[in-house]
Amino acid sequence: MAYNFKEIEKKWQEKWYKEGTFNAKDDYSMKKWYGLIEFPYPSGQGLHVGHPRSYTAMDIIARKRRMQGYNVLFPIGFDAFGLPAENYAIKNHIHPKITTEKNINHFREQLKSLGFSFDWSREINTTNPDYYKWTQWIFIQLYKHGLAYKTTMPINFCTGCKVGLANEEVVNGVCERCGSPVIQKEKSEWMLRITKYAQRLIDDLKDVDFLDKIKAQQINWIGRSEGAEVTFKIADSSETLTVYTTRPDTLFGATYMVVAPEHHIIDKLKDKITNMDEIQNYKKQAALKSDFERSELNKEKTGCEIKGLKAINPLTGNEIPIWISDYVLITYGTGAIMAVPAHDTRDHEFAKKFNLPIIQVIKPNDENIKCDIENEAFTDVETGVLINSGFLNGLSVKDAKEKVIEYLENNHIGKKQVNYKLRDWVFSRQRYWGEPIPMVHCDKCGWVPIPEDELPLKLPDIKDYEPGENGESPLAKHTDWVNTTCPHCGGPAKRETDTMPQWAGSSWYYLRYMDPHNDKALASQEALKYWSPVDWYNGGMEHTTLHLLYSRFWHKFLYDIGVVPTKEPYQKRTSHGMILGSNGEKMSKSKGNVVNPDDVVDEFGADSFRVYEMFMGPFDQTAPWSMESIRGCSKFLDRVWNLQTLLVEGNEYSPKFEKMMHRSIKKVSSDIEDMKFNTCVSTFMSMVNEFYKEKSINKAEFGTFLQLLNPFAPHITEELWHTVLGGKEDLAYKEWPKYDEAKTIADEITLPIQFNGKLKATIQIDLDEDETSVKEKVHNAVDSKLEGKTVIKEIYVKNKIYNIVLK
RNA sequence: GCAGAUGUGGCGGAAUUGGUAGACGCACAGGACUUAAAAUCCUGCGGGACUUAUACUCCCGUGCCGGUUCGAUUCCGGCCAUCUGCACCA
Repeated sequence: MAYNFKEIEKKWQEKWYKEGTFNAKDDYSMKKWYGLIEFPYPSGQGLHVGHPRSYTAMDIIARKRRMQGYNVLFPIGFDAFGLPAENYAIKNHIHPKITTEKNINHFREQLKSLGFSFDWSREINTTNPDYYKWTQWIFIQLYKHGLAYKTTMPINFCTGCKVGLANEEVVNGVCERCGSPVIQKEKSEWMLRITKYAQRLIDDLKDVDFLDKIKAQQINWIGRSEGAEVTFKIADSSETLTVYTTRPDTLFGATYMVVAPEHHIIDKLKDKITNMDEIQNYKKQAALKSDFERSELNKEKTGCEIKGLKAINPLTGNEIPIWISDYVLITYGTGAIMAVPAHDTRDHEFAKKFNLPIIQVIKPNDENIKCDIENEAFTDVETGVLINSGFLNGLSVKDAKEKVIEYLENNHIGKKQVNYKLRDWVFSRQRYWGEPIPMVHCDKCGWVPIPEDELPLKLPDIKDYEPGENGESPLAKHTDWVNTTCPHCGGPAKRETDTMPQWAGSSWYYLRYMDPHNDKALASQEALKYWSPVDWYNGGMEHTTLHLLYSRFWHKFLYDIGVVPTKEPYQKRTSHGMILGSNGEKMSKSKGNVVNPDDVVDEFGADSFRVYEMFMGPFDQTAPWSMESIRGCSKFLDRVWNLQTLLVEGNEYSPKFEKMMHRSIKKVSSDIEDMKFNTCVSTFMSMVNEFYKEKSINKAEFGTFLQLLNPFAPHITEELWHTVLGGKEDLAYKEWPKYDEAKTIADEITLPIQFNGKLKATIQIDLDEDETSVKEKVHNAVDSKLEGKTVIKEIYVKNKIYNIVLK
């Protein structure tokens, strides 16, 4: 008999969300647990089957924590600013506010239909002025502390969205959102000085419990390197050229220099340069290429010598040529390098192509190590010894680095320097559907933040959402909004028309959940102290270098100015694997392999859906969707429902199930903590199989079973608990079952007997049975097979295995 | 190129302080129930050899090659393949 999931699930959902069963308590004397999922962007397509994988996982942990007596905060909200709503508005002339609201309503219904134990009383929405008031407030604080600044710089510009992008948003040279090519464009942009926090963003990872791969990716992205800055004089000129190098030890081998095509030295010394036409031509060609094309063409190096200029190697005093080439990036280091072709692969390639001198300054300390400078750069720093290097000769690479830096510093021609790949965060978007940047430009006073008591600066209602011709914000056309007075001097001034990127609202949302209706502060100090930090945050790997880094940065800033009580926002971070289509490819409309969660819930119910998403495979790995497999989970829940037909009296575990019950509690309890949800589900299935095999289950066994299953399948278990077992309290708040370690251990063991490590037989022995007795049993069992063979030795690992070594 | 991950039946996967490989589920096959089908329940299910057949027994088997060990999916060395992220970062 199948149970009526439609009726049962609806009944419980209505009760839960009406009564606020899962809402966090205001009792700050309780021990707390704060679980967080990445709030969704409410797209027009509705919920993706990928969302519930993460949500179900955290819901299971949240539900378990409630049963363990924690005051649980498990909130939900919507990250609703962003391009799709705006692009939809451009196409269909419907205000993004309207589509966003509609989409949120749809999402809310979908999320509720899955029975997540969210605290809906704390729902937030980043597009709500009551919310973005505080996003703007944080921006103003950043500005006041010198961490927000406006600058003109070449930015990644998406030719499709007509908008500047952060490096993080450019994927393979195309826009992460729309896939259009990205080009370099000079633009005046608001920037956030995330680089100031680079070192702390690395260092503080040691205090948090993030998956190693997440830490590795963040560290890699920040890209710290240690080296030195060295200043080269330019011959017959007062100008100098400063380079950054991680290999100052190879300075004697620097035989030429290379600067980026955009380097200012070219303009400064243009009078001395004799081949300016050629240089201009090269510059022009480099500018036409996007970063992507520049790196795609990395097989063949291009370049052009700057004739008329020579640099002087500060250690050898030799004059060396200066080249420009686009393999040197203006955005990293100083935009100029010293080239040591003998010991750098790229320099070697370049030197070979343009026939530049190669001087070896390091040789391997072991003759067996291959080193052929003419054909390949020697880059092994571990085994290198300095040669041809004056006062550095004979030193190891490590010692030579130290000594040369000391020399540079003493002679004021260089210094130790740490560099990061991390760039400052481009924070402006020339779009409509985002938080207005609360700044005013006055010809007299420059940039002035609007007074905090005027926040929120509301996004004006407009009808034409298209960006302007030059990629200007649509807001720029609305002069009555743009024109204002300067908060500082009262004179005429203009508002900033750029808006914030989508990452703004999501950089601090976890704080707002702690106190979502506060109109005096982003959250009260009491709430922040009690709920911080987020105990467990699960989300996608794709957000590791974007959202996760940005929000850590904002949090650290807020910590520095005394707004939040912890250094880090998230104590623990895990990630889930993607759900693929049944053909093993990423789900997409064009491939026709998209599964709509509504259809699944309609056909199988929320509990089956949840159980299947947890059963489909290891939580952190990708897994293909299978409609056949979900049927198996649905069948399992039918069998759970029909356990009531096997119900017998008994308020304690019966002897035949006692061991299984204790073991299952132990396994499920620890597997949930390890996010091994798939093996939890197979444990449940095995338990049910046992009950059917014995055709019996008593009240104690059924109660425990339902409780273990409740976080996974909350509706059916709550229903059975109340209607069949007559439970009074909600299962959701009943104390999590305990197990007795002693009762998980078998008193009888099936002992495998091996010959040379290969299984030959098994025997039954008692736990901790005397070895001589075991040996006797073993020989009774296998002596017939030992005839004609020589026993060399016998190994007995207590209670584990008996191996006989034969010749 | 660099970093990380993964590789086990027809399929999703399980098993690690080294100790019975394939739990659990799907698919498939057979049986029970049914007028019949669906649903449900029961049984079987890595490959091969021996055997009329069953049982028994034996051999092979966790990407490939080698090592350590009484014993390796698990540890070590070397490859191969796939996926993800980064990519001329000086």
